[in-house]
Parts: sequence; C-alpha cells; structure tokens
Amino acid sequence: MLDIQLLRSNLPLVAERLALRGMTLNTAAFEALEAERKRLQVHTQDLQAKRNTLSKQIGMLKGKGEDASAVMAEVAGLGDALKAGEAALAELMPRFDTFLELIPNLPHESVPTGRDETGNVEILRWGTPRAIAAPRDHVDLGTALGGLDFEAGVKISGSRFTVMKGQIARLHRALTQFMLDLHTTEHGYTEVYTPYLVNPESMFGTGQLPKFEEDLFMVPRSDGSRLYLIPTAEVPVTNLVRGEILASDVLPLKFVAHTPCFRSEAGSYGKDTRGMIRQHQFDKVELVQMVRPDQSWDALEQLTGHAEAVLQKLELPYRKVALCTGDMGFSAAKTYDLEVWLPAQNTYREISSCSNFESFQARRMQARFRNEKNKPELLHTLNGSGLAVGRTLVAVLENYQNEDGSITVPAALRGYMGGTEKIGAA
RNA sequence: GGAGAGGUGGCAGAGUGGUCGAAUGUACCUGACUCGAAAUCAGGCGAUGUCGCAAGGCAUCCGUGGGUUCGAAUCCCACCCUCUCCGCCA
Repeated sequence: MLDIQLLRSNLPLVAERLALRGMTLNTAAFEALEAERKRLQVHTQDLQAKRNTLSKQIGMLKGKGEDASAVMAEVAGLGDALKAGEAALAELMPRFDTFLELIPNLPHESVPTGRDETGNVEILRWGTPRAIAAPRDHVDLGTALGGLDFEAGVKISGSRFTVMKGQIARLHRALTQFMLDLHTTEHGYTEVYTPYLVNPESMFGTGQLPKFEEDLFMVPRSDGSRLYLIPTAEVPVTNLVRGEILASDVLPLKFVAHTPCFRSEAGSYGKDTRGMIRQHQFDKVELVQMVRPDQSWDALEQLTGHAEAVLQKLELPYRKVALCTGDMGFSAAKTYDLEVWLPAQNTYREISSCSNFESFQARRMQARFRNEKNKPELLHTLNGSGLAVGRTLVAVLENYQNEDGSITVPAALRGYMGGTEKIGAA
C-alpha cells in the first residue's frame, strides 16, 4: 500500500511513476473520493465533538445535582445528523481503502523502464554452460531413471502435480537441506517453520489479497471463515512482524524457511505444461529480511548474493536480470531475477526472484520499529527465493546429465546423498 | 468436543455508566548528582486518522463485530483468541 499522504501531496508524481508500470491511475476518481472523504469526515467529526462536549456537560451538571434537561434536549437534536454522517463515512471509507489497496508499489528510480519481459536488463552471467550433445530434458531423464512419475501425479491429484521417487526424491531433499544449511551457517539467517495455511489478513499483508485471489488455493471452513494455502513462504514469514513494533536493535531480521508452495496457476494454461517447471505444488527455500529503511537497498544486493551463492556452489550457470517496470510484481519496488541455464531448452529460466518492497508490505501489515526518536516507523521488507527447489532439481538433472542417462551428483550435495556420486550409474 | 478463567498502553497490572486515553509499576527519553557508570532525585513519555502555514485543535482506538445510552474499558448479544482441567488424537 502506498502512503496516502504521497497521493494527496503529489498525485501527478505517483501517476507518472505508475505509468512506468503500464498502469493508468484514475486521478480524477481519487480526487473526487478525497474531496468527498474530507467533506464527510470533517462534518462528522465536528458533530461528534459537539456531542462529546455536551455529554460532558450533562455529566458535570448531574454530578452537582443540577437540572440537565436543557442540555439533553440540545444533544438529542444532533442525533439524526450524526447518524447520517457516520453512516455515509462508513460507506465511503471502504471504497477509499479499496482504491488505495489496488494500487501497486512505485518502481525504484534504478529500475529499467520497459513494457514487458523484453525490457528486462541482464546484469551479469556466471559460469559457462557445458557443451552437451543432444541434451535430454528433465522429463526424459527423470522418467527413464524411474525417479519422476508425472502420470502418478495426475492420477492422484491432477495435472501439474508430480511424484518423485528413489534417488531423485532424495536429491530433491538433499537440495533443500543444502540450501537451508548454507543460509543458516554462512549467511546468518534464522530457520523458521511456519504454517502452510494462513488467514486472509496474512494474505492481505504481503499483497496477495485482495487483488490476486484467483492465484491462490482457498480452503473454506465450516464456520464460514477461510484459510489459504501459501503460494510462497514469504507470506507466513513476513507476517511474523505484522502488527508489531520492534526494538530498533533487533533489526535486521533474517529468516529462511523451507515450505511447499501452492499456486493455482490460473491463466497460465498451455504454458510450461511439460515437466516440473510450473506446478500447483512445489518446494521453495525462501529468504526474508526485515530491515531499517536506510538499509534495504544494500540488503537487496546481499540477499540476491545469498541466492546466487546456492547456484555457484552447485556450479550451475545462471544470469542475473533486473526486471523492468512493466514486468515487476505488484508489491515490489525493485526485483532481480536469477535465471538458471537449462540445456534442453537452450535458454535461461527463472529460478529465483529477489525483491525489495520498501514500506509497501509493512504499511499493509503495520510492521514497525522504534527509531532514534523512539517513534514507531515502518520498516522495510525483502524476500527472495534461495532457491525454488523443484526448478533447481530440474537444473541439476539437465546440467549434470551424462550420455548414458545417468546424473552426476554435484560435489556440494554428495554429503547429503550418503556419498553417492552418480544416480543411475550401472 | 465439554467445563472453568481471562483478553486494558513496549511489558506487568488497576479500573463495573459521566473531566478515563485510562492509576501504579517497569521499560524508554531528558536533566541533576558523578571523572564516568550504577543507584537516587526531578521532568517527560500510547497509536492512528484528520484540520491547520504554525502553535495547536478535533475524532477514533481498552480482543473483534453489533446493540443499549445524552454519554460505554465499564451494561447486553455474537464471535475470535489465550490459559487450566476433562475427552479425543499423530
């Protein structure tokens, strides 16, 4: 959520920055709502003030044993106007809030301008793709090894679900353990285990609701309430600080969590239908930071580096891309994507997304800390995948494939694989 | 699921219809004392919104949502959560 004061004081600037994202801000609608809000609020609060003053007089008169009937008659006359004002405000404010809640974050000035993903800017490439003659994709490799069973996933649940078995399942688990250990022991993150089902308030806090409900799996409950399956650990972990006022010296907070992620992928039918690239359920190791506002831009570079370290230790070639204004997510002020090399697709594919949200999520969540003046101030939140485990498995299978269809286990993972050096070797 | 207790400021904890946004303690900030610190003493110290150039004013907030009343932390209704005991259970 944007700062309402910014819209009031500099609406053209906000509209201009949002235009970079391809969004047209309805400034006339905002100004009309704002004018109405101001009129109603001032009017209503004025009436409330009158009522309060008169009611206090009644209290004092009665306390002294004097007659208060004249004042009581006066305050009774306020009743209808007051009720009408309060009702009108109660009707208007949700519309006002909704307008604000549907506005995405403003892109940081360093974000490249562009309409869509073609406007993204490559920052760097790391590693050199190994020459593989006629590379096979992870579907062929995993199926042949008996470790990926897409048909079983379809039978049990439906499309976009996969079953992993044997050494492939273990490799998947090894990747998770490796990532968690790396981030906790070398990058200073605290491991957390969180719920996978969260309430609507949490989804609102990180920005998935109200605008992106169709991307989520929802679980209705018998009492009429609802829970949502998390689409990323970002939601439960970032919401740890929702409604909190933190002491300044606990910042920065750095959390890492491994969770399954659930996405309905509505609107992506026909995209990446083959294999494990786009699933309704996948595992991810997520990095989350809560920092002081003056440190969030340094933190974004560091956090991205932590995600890159995973790829480097696995010796997987990748590139780092700065998303342009038109390709960024709703809540982000700036995002770097890490894209891993997939030989069978002969291209780089997203495996991590690292963003600074500045105060956008914190304002929705009312997540604050006490600053030097001892006043509550919104903190900044960041997160990034470190990494998406399913896609990392795909990358390992494809980049470490051998001519005979076996998979060499990356050196960094062998300790997690009981020393196994090769999967599917005779 | 059943029975009971409880949810008040950063924390602890008073407050059962009228100057209560809320005693007190603690934490925190400022000052005094001190070479410095601790202790002690004095003062200050909730959040959000809104109006205003400002000084400052006003509104709202005592788990949440309704209701009663001129007036609600306080009374009524519903719900949520926490704790204790019982039942069930990986």
